[in-house]
Amino acid sequence: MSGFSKEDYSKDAPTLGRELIGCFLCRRIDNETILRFRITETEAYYGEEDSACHASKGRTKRTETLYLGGGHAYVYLCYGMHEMFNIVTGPAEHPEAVLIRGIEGAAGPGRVTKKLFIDRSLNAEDLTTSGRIWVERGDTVRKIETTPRIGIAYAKIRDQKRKWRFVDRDADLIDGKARRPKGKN
DNA sequence: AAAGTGATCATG
DNA sequence: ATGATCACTTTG
Repeated sequence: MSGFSKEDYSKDAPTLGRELIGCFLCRRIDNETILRFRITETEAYYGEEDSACHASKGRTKRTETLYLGGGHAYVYLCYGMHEMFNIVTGPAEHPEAVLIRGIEGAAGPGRVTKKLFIDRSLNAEDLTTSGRIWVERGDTVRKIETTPRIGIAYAKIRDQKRKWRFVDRDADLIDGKARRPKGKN
């Protein structure tokens, strides 16, 4: 198997956000079932200096897992109903993470977790040793589009402008719907 | 366009 | 204790 190692996860979030496109997010449901989906969209959140990052206001009960170091899962509830799945990256004590926003067959971070049965019980899980959730390497050659991140109007303009969202341009159809309705490439 | 939903964090 | 805010999704 080609699971991601501690060393892989020690890279910074923007780097890993890009590398994770095309890799496989894997989830063991029970003894007979492993779900395995290609990652199509990610976003990077980088440290207390990034005003879009949850850790921008420092250590709190929620952001504690962001300080655990690369390779841990960071799962939290958004808008009272959507579980968000992130992969912590970088060295311990430096809070960075990559949000998984899309997998094949599910566009949107809330749909990703629903499809893979991910919830907060997986928060702080170690992806390098877990039998419940992990990442495997995928195809290397991919066209990757980079854009600003979504839903961070509260952040400083400087950080809103960072192109830390990564999208697999070959994954055009998600749930039968075109993701680029304007049709411009 | 706007509701729906509840944890979280800052304020008192 | 209270209130604002929110890495979203669905429905009209």
